[in-house]
Amino acid sequence: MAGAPANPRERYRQQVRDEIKGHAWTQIADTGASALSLNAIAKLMGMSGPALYRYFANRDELITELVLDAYRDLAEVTRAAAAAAAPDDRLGELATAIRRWALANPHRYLLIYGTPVPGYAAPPEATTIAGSVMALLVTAYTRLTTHPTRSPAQRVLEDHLAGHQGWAGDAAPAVAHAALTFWTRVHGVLSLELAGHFTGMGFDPALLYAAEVESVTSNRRRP
Amino acid sequence: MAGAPANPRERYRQQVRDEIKGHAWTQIADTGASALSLNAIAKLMGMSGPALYRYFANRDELITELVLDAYRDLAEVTRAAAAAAAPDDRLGELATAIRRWALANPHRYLLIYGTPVPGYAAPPEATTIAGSVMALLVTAYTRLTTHPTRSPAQRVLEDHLAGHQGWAGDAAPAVAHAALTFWTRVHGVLSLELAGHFTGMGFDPALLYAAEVESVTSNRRRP
DNA sequence: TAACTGTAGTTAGAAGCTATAACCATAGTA
DNA sequence: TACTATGGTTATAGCTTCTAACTACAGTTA
Repeated sequence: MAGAPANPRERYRQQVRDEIKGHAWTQIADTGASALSLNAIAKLMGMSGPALYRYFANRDELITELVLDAYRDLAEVTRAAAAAAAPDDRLGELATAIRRWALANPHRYLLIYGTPVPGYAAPPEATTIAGSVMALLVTAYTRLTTHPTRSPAQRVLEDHLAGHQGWAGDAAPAVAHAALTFWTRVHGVLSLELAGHFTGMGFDPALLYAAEVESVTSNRRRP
Repeated sequence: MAGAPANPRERYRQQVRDEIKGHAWTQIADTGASALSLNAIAKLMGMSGPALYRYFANRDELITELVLDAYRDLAEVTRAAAAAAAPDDRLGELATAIRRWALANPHRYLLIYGTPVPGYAAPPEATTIAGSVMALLVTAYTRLTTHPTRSPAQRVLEDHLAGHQGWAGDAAPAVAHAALTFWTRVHGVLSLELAGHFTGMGFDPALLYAAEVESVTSNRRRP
């Protein structure tokens, strides 16, 4: 998970930290992040309560570590998907990779993009990693000219973006807009699906997702 | 908040319940729903711990009540917005009303649409109210014929919806699709904005919201 | 090889939480 | 005026996070 073990002491420490995280994930999976109990994890590992504080200063630090791991995992999955896809299919492949990951790791996804724990501030590294995912989208869109007929609100937004898109580098405002829209539409479907708001409605969320993804990848042509 | 006071006992009970809920909201606002403490609320009200259990059977019941109130509030706001708007502006007015409400009551919004509290199941009444909001969208769209050129994925989705849209009654599948999309796109922007994922990116979320709303209200014509 | 030191673990305990049990006083009612 | 249901109390069990003080040993160094 992390770099060189160096010392055997450090090596053991890493192993235990990873085992703790493992138990934390399985616990999050069925009790949810807010009910994560260090005590329970310790007992599962056959050691008693306060021992865990040798490895994580407090509950928040453990959660932060989990959040970072989730970010890293998502970033890696999207990076791999983008690298493996042909340039023309890249956006589609990204979309399916993201959905697959989200459905396979709902709690990871919600830990990242769900309701923020108040008082808890994501570490700067998290936003850095999140930025790398956005960068992937931006470059994927940069390979396409995005020229649907621009509606009034689109024009306003993109004119505004021209001066406010540090995160998108020097990409065209239309590209920045497209990346943003990709993100929000994908998240709109995924988060509602993961939170269970579609259950009982009877339709297949996969099809809605596909339609949304199409809406944000079509109408675009290669230069 | 609720119906007739009837007896003075019942009246007092209602008042106390409402006061508890009030404290609960302010506590949620700065400590978050998962850290809601009945004990702390009791102390704030000058009475001691277990007294609250006369008014709410347990923590979950209080949260349920808050969720229901949030749903009711949102439903009322949207209903009023729909009623006040001219038929042609109805969707736009709904969109602005929803955003205004979400920004004014971020915790209410996230309590409803955010990460579900683990073990906690929303009461059936909640889904009923949520359904009434969807119904508003469906009828708003029903007044418009929705005929953009249908892309492949749209066709697949709408053919599927034709058999799986109990929640949309006998509306045309294209209408059901439009209502769903309105919901997911609006939520996509709002939830990311409320969760703070746009902070630091520098652009104005209102403009992105406007563009998304436009995307889902344009390309449609009156019959 | 022998002594040293830092680290992983222990138990004890403070402070907080939810929730139940048993009890008391009183407000509203008959 | 007497009764009863209800709102409040304290005590307590069992859970949580987290600190303090102590022990034992692993790895390192002289």
